[in-house]
Amino acid sequence: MTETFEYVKEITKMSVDFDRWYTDVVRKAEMADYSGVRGCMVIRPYGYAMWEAIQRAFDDMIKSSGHENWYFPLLIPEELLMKEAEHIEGFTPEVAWVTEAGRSGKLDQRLAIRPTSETIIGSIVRRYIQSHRDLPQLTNQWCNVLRWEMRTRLFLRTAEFLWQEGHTFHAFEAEAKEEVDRILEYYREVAEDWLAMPVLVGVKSRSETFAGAVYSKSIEAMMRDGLALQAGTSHFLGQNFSTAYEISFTNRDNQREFCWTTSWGMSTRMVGGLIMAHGDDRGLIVPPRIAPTQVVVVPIFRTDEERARVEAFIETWEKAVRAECRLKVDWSDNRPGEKFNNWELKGVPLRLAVGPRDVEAREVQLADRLTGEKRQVPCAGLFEILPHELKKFQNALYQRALDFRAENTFEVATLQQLLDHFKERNGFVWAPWCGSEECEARVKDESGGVSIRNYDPDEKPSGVCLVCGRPAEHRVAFARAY
RNA sequence: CGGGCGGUGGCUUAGCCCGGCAAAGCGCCUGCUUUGGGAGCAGGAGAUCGCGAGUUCGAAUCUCGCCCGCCCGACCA
Repeated sequence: MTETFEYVKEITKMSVDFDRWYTDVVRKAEMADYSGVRGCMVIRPYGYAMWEAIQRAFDDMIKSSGHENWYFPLLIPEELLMKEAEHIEGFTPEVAWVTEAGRSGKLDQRLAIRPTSETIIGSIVRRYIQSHRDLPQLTNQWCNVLRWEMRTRLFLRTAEFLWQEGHTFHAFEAEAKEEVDRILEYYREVAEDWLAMPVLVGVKSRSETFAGAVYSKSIEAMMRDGLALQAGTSHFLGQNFSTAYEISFTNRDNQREFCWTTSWGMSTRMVGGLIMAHGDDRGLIVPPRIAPTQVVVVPIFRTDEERARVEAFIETWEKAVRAECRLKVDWSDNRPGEKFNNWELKGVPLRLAVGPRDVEAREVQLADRLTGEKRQVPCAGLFEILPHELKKFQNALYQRALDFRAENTFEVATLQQLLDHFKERNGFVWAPWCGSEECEARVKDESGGVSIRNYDPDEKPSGVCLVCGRPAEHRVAFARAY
């Protein structure tokens, strides 16, 4: 891996310009592209396949806990959107409106293109809730949403993006809060166990809370430039929406009560996260559990006769391996070296090179995308070796990300120390905080954008606030964020 | 949404200042030769110069408007 520079063409090196590296990788690895409409991207098959893998993982989790998928309308009447004051105040700046349509022209009431669906889902699901026996309602939908973003970036912040939004309705406050935590745990699992991307799990500060929520929780991952990425959020909405939208039920004592509701979302941004959490100067490194292709085979031959021998040899173990992992044999006309570079750019975890020498020895050359190591392995055990290697790869990738985060995590006691730190480098910086929005805002102002990512609400620190010196309420993680 | 920069075959760019036949490398197609880390030779195709107006005998080049992208700020998953 020392000859990195030589191998890679057309990708800006990470160390030279991380943002350009990211855009280069997304486009050269054929994950996504621009569309010509500002903020709207084309997700290409290789990128979409990763999103599908993420979808499958999370969908299985929520189905196992009783959630059901619905589909709700894209267009939301203005009147409906306007009912929850804080919510609409938070979202208005980025809502796009349909104001005319068809032959009839201008609409009597303009329609919002959903930026999120609390309002319409609440107004519809309320119909199906009369008694405490109808609760909880555990709804989810996979859909697209639109938010008129000022500054966009493929996967990380696009105007239109794909996500799931879960919306649940409960009879009891405690139950709704448990739901928020259950989903947050699912997000952690998706991030850590599937994407090999370690995350901080915690509560958002007031200023970063979802518009209309009582509190929000998030998972926050560290990218390889040391910036934080909020990769999933779960909100406790209290009775804010149920009172605004009159979502109520009759309890056991025959009294009318408002529901306790939650909402939670995870988007195609997750795909951007996996790119930035694992990539290197040669391109992507895709976690095996998400990888559309886990093992790529590059056949090597000179003559037609050699080609036939190599092909016959591959066929002797191909089927058994396919039953265990996602395998692709690259029979394209390119030369081997070109294939090596191409599949490394695409981040395929394992590569098998198979040439006449290997046929003779009944073995293959196994190369590891993460370490760059190559070694010969016998073909006989491939169907066992490869799944094992993929598991090892998944763990090693996670461990590497964990180590990277540890190397880039710091602790400070004062605002000055924090400012000094961020003048030099990025990363996560833990510090005690009194809980006031003033102190939080001051850090943000003086540092030029460093914000509180989240914190563990149960941890009680002993020190004093890094800004004001009053007793600290929480130990919080500061970072620059995407 | 403000400030700065950019858009020329599929990709990366030169040409623009100083208006006069649209160029190079890579990629692509055909053939031969090659194949264990992006090969070589020969031939070939491919461009409304982001879009629209204006100035001019003549615009990739000058002027204005718009669109898209990048960077810096403010705003946000």
